[in-house]
Amino acid sequence: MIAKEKVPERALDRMLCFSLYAAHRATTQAYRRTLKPWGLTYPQYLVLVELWEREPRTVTELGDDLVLDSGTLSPLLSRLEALGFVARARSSEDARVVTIRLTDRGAALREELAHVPGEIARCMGIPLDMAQSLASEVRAYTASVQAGSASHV
Amino acid sequence: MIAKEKVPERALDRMLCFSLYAAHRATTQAYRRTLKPWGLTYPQYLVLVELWEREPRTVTELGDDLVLDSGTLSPLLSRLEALGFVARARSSEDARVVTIRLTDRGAALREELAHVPGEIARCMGIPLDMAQSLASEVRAYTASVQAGSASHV
DNA sequence: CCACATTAGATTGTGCACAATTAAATTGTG
DNA sequence: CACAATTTAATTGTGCACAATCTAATGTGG
Repeated sequence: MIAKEKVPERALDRMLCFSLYAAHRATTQAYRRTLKPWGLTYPQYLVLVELWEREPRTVTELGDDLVLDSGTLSPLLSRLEALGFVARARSSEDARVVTIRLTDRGAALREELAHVPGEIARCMGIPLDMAQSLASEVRAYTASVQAGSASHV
Repeated sequence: MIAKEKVPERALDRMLCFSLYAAHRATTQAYRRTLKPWGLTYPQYLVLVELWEREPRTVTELGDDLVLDSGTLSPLLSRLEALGFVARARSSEDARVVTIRLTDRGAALREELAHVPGEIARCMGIPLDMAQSLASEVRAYTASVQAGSASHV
């Protein structure tokens, strides 16, 4: 499955950035097919994962966790609202803040979509511990890039 | 820089998909800032990398290499054309085929952008061999996902 | 209390991704 | 040769990403 390789011949294959780019898109493909019956996209699914974990959340909190700004989240949340999975409400303490909650339908999705992680894992075709260690390496890389990008602005 | 981690607390951090998603976007950020003076985006830069490697290329060839379809490439190439970096021409042998060539300006960019890989590597803040081995692992993962996705359609 | 800066979210505009459709050219087959 | 199937790009439509801008609400110093 995961095997050692020699030095790649193609320029793109020598670029870590392209490996990540291609890996992300291949993964999104797997989610696309799995989530299609619910009319959900991969980023929408991630928002639901966040809300299943803890609720309610503000737009800013979701943005911090997913590293997305309101320009992405606002329309995404309004689509989730149109699908009937979340509800938006202005906070009563601070009218600037918008609170996101799951609807009953959205909460029920947690059980309905419980098979998704397993389905995706099967698509990946690699053992769980290997996926976790790769995730850990990639996460460390991301932290390094974010620090490196920030340092020489 | 790249360190061992314990089991993550956040749901998202336990998901390889999100690690890849975040890594890709962090990397794109680094390219965005580096390429900004030339008005280039990251996918546009990848197309130029391909053309610097071998020229001319057809739209289909570029699509095969970058795993992008004409819906993405057609407008992207027309923007590169508008920037004066590539030229499009219908093939004389087969009028369905569109041939992409670098303009003189586009070819000159190869030298002008020669610093980019180093700049990005500096942003990443990890040694070259580590980047290469991570790229290799990620590439193997992608191949596995693509196979896994294809198998149970 | 009143400018003034700050914050939260929405909006606008550009550029990918990608599914689905279309149009034109080519190929294969009878 | 005729004509259906295939191939190549382009186009259309939806949904992210993200920079930049805007509006409304809050906070703060004077």
